Amino acid sequence: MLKRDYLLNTIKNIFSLYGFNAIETPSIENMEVLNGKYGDEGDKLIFRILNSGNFTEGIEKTDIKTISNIRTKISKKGLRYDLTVPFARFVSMNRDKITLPFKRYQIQKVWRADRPQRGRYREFYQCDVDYIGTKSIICENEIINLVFSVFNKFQIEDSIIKVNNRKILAGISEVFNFQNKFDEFCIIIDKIDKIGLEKINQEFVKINLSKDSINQINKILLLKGSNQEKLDYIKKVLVKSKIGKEGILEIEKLMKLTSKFEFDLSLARGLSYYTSSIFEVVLKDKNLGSICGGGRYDDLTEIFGYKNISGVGISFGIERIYEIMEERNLFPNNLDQSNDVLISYLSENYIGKSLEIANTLREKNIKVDVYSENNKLKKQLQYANKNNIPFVIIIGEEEIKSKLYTLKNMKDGTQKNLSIDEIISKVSR
RNA sequence: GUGGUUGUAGUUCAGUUGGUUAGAACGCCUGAUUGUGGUUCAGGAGGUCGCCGGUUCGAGUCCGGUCUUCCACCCCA
Repeated sequence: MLKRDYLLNTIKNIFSLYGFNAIETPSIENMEVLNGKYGDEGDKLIFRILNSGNFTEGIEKTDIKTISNIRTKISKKGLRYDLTVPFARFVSMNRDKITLPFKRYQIQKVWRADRPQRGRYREFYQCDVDYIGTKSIICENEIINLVFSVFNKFQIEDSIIKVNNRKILAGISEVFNFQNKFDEFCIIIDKIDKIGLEKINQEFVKINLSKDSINQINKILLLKGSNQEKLDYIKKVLVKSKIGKEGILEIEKLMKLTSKFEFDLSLARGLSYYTSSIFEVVLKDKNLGSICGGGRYDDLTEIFGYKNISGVGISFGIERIYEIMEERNLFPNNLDQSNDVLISYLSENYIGKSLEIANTLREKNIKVDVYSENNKLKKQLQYANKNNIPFVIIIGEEEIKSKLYTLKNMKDGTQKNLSIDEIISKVSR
């Protein structure tokens, strides 16, 4: 929890340095908000909530044959699958109160009905930052800088920000004439790092790409060299594609603003709502999948009746970042939250005095724990020991009489009788 | 959704071809020390062997079902 808080606080801090404020949306959304936004596979992974009351009401005999019919009748609500879609809904519904362009960050849990495994959970946090209501490429630039700031702060130095543009990919599908298979194409090339070129080509064959197209696409996917060199190459390929040229123009603009990213033509992303820039952050030689992903979506609010609103954002996978930090020992070691001092007392008669001293110390900004039960001193010291509390103040008969309280140093075992003021100066850090 | 895997004390795990009273380590409790922890020593408590059913004279052990854990695939953060 300490480490998670450190992670979240650091990220929040950087988000606000970039001018984002927090919002939250409910965990539960109506199914029509969630359905159809994440592709066919995504729809299956949405957790559905059974209707309250008599959920069998309205089911016809004919429905029983098809699961999807029953499903939609007995479950009208579900747990959110990501933060972007609920955000789009939020913006559409509150358009009268929101001034565009609007930016926000959102750190909340999302749920996926998947089998959990390493680096992958049914319930996990996402940290999203999004701009909405602006087409400016400055947003992409800011997001790249922000990502850079975050990973710099965490000292994850081998992180790479990969950038591509869906319009370029759309251009490719236009030039090689398979626009109708565009979504499948994205999912396939997204896997190149994982399963390799040969298997990818087998999948291309399955969606009926010609050998010639596959060869040419291979050349594109395998392009090496600088961002500029890749751009020059793809420019030639896409001369006849209007949408392709748009994508190229956007990347060009971005390259003028920053060089902190790697232009990667094999980056595609699975989610179907991205329409333009797409980002992903990966580690150089780590097969944990991406630790950050995002992109620009032009039509997401349109489904909720709010047209011509373009948004762009990125999401940090903090569970995965957590694992990497843990593995590499990158968490600061001064995170421990132990209290500065424990006040222990030898009889119930001294509880009043203990609480009085506790308050005095707290006013001096000292973290004080007062032992909550009238146990043996032995117990109280054990408690201090197990909770890593460095000092214990012992209050007994002698201490009350002399107004000099026993301060025991738990590290070296020494103890002295001191006045409250002396204790304060000893214990403050 | 597909294939595999796991489940025994608070925790991590042993447990032989099915055979008496299911063990260890750590943790917990008590005492040695009635005002002194962390170290040491002596003692103690703690288990419906995931759940349901079956085979057997007898099941932690074998069989079926179910739930759970973890892993791979699909997909994804």
